[in-house]
Amino acid sequence: MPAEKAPKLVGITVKKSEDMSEWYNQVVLKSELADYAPIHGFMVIRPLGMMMWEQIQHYFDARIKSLGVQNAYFPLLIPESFFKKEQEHAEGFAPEVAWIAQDENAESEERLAIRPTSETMMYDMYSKWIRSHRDLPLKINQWCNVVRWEIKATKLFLRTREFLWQEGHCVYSTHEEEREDTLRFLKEYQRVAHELLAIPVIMGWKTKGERFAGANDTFTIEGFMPDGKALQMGTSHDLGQNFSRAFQIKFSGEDEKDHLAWQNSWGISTRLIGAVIMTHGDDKGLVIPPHLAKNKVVIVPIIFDASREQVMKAAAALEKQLHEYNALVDARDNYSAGWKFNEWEMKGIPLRIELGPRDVGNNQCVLVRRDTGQKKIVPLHEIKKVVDEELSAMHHAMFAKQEKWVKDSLVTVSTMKEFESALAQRKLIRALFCGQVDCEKALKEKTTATSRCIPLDEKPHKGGACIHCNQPAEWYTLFAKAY
RNA sequence: GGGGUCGUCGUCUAGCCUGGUAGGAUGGCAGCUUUGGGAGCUGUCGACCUCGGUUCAAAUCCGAGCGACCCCGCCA
Repeated sequence: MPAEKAPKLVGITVKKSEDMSEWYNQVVLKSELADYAPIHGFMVIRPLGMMMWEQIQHYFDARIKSLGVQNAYFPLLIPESFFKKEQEHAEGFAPEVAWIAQDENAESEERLAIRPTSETMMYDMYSKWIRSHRDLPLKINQWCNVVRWEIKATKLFLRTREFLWQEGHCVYSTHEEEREDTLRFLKEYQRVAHELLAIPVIMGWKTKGERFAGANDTFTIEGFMPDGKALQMGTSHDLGQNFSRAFQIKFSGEDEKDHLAWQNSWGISTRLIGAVIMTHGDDKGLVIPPHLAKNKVVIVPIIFDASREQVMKAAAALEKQLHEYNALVDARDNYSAGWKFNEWEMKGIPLRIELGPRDVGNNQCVLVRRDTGQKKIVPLHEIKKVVDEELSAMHHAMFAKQEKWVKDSLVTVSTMKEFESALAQRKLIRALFCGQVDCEKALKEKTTATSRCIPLDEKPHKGGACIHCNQPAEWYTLFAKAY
């Protein structure tokens, strides 16, 4: 094989635009975000992937605490009887619950499930804790793992049998308060997506057919991926009194009477990391959005024997100066500078600083942006200011690029023919829809598209007809193929 | 749940059809040397997914299992 044609085995060997599925797998594995665990459907999150999750945690945890939410921790196992208390919830989750096999020595006859979500365990406890309207609102969140026994299809970060998430579960004395917070937490999710992940998302509510099992309303942030598939990136559920009725979460009101409480629940998961990979990655690998990256800068010293000492000294000074960006110095002696460039690009570090003897002599360095590859010569005394500007510019450029992509992908259609043609072009489709479960099911069977949401900024459209069944339809609804 | 593709050093792969010493590249380690876009030399380490069957002999043929990937279905 001629040397110049030899595949670079260490890098990404397929183009994102040609085979996104294979590209995605390679990025996850080769950038060392995660690896397959020796159990089907399970993954190991490696340090770089965990760094991203921790960044999301740090950011979001501070936000919800400022909104009066406290963290707690509830058990991994849930008694079967708890599940059965809320019928819709039980039926909705039944197919994907993992049960613990009971041995002969089990103390109890009752089966135990590994939590697929913790409504039932948490609400059983809530029913004990809540007595008075003075106990409300109760706002509790937990960061944990859940298990949903997907039958077959799995994809690292996007669909695995176990994943990490946060689940917030709040209780209120009035529907108004509860509804207001349901939407507030949804907005916080949008904020995570926009500010941290640089991914534009559409806030909206789900049709009846796409609702969380046991909720009166489900709100979502939907992302639109580069392959034309939608990704649900977070949900916030208005549970009404469905669970408080099932679990008898009651409080004495100011009127001295008993009332059922109002509840919401909301969650985001490590799936967000999958969204970041797909949205921003390129043919060289991962691109970590600057606000999400912990190590925002890598310094690669260009080492020659004659100037080793001066260059390393300058690199150390730079590292110190860029401490708040957790700058790394790649001082490894066994790799060439070019090799390091490629590796850090694959791993998606937002900014790279090249520092060689020429630069040290001129009191400058070379700054390279991961998203554009643009190189810039920067005087050393200005580096901190320029790094700050470039990180900010990079974030905005990445967000704007995706925002344009979503905007350009959005197509409003009025006939099924247009619908199917837009779907074939992998567009995000906007159409009048009746919202009926049966109609949606039939539409899905015919086209494979699912309703994603009714955007919150849509206004009701009087006198419209459903694109599919022609029955009265008030709302423009978004459709796409989905992950 | 249905259909398909595939499991060989850490990674990519040759060998399988036609059974007979598992070869290469990349990588790891040691040393020298080099570092501004995946450098070079020398030495060295490292693999047939598991179980069973056929056979004098199995990476190769047969069966089962396990696992990965792709398409469809299912799925907050």
